[in-house]
Amino acid sequence: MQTATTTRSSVPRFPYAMPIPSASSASELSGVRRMFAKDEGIFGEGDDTEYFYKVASGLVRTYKLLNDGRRQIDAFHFSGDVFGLEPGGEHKIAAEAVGATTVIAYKRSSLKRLPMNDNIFSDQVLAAMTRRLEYAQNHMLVLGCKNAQEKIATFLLDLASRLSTTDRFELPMMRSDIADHLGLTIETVSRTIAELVREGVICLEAGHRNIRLKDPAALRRLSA
Amino acid sequence: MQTATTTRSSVPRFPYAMPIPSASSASELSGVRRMFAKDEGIFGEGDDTEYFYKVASGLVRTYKLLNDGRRQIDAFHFSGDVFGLEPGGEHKIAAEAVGATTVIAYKRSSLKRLPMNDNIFSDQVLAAMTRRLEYAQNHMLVLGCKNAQEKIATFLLDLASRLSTTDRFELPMMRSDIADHLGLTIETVSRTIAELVREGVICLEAGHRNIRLKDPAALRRLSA
DNA sequence: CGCAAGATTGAGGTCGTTCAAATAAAGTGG
DNA sequence: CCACTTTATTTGAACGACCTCAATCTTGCG
Repeated sequence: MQTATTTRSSVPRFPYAMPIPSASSASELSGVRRMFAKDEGIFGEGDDTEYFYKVASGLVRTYKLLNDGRRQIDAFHFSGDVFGLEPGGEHKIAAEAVGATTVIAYKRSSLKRLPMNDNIFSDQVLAAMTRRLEYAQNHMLVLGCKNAQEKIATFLLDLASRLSTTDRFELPMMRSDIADHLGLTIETVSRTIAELVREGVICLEAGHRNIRLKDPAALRRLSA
Repeated sequence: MQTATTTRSSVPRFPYAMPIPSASSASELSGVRRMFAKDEGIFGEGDDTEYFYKVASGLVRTYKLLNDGRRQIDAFHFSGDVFGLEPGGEHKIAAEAVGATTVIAYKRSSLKRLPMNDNIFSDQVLAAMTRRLEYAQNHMLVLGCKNAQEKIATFLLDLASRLSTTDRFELPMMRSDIADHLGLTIETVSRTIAELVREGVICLEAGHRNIRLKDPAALRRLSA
């Protein structure tokens, strides 16, 4: 594993965005649009859970930090994903925009007021939580059992499916985000990607962010 | 990480316990008591999610396997814990009794029939799922960021709090379970515990399962 | 164009794994 | 209750995957 002095991560900079002026009582259910710049904090560990969010555009990372700055990104949230819905009064996890991002903020209290049978919305929320748990369980398998190559292969396949491209896409986050998500260092991420390129499984084209899955079947095999 | 040929884990043996004869329609909500022997499977990956469970006594582990047999135990479930409640039609995770264990099996369908405002029970279930997610998020931090000593220290503290003992308790699972939970090998678990003993932070007394936390504060410091 | 941030590459070190063997504990059957 | 077997745990020595540190290269942007 790694110490705080490693290249592994950089402690992000807050100040968060300003609180929402005040959602009009009529729009509690519809939510309020908010925009965030690259690396801007959406909420931090310990912030109160007044709002939860849905990604409208862009990408969000949620993460936890150790005292010495080591960071674990538990998930990336793409367009349509719900995040920040937690039971306690405080967020146990922090959220930041990976790039320029728009989210819809919903008042958490609005959930309770929903007639429970009118569950178009609450179902969506429950499903989102459920997906989170499933993802988390799967990711524990990745973190606990897989080696660097398997981790990267798994990650690339997951990205491809989430971006619904069969073979060509742009990595929406930098190496350090990938590293902190997979429990690796940026150097290992870089080297492992290079290795996959050398093995002819993927291509890097035009910058270091554009990936082409040359042989998805092989990648699937490598993902264990 | 490790390969399938390692000491890391043993693929558990199924056959599961027999299906419940048929819950009387009157007792759908109250659940049916079932007993399992050590290492007996409660449900497997792919089994249908007709029932979910609450631990009445004993200990349950839920886990995922890779094709080659590597195992990740995502959680241990103690008395009172709810497990096996998943949204899809199939379990994405398997469950086994760690030692002799009694559980209460509830029909999943019974949840839907509950008047949603009568949420004494459904709240409990939601709270259980929530706790699972929080635990998972925390555990990803452990798996992705912490070194062996920090992992073991974290684990021992968690166990102590779950068993609600301040300082003395019996490990209810074997080394390989701990290893597969923390993403380590049994040798590393053993060595790291030995190291903590040498440092005077904990004691092993009478067998290899009885732990005494000699210096909980130090342990907390070591857990990062 | 020139700078700053991100990504790659190289050399060396370390922590945890691997393989192997010894020890301890827990059953088992007489 | 004791020899005997089996299973769990510990311990040692050597290896290897990934990390660390440092330098170089690439890319995007003012």
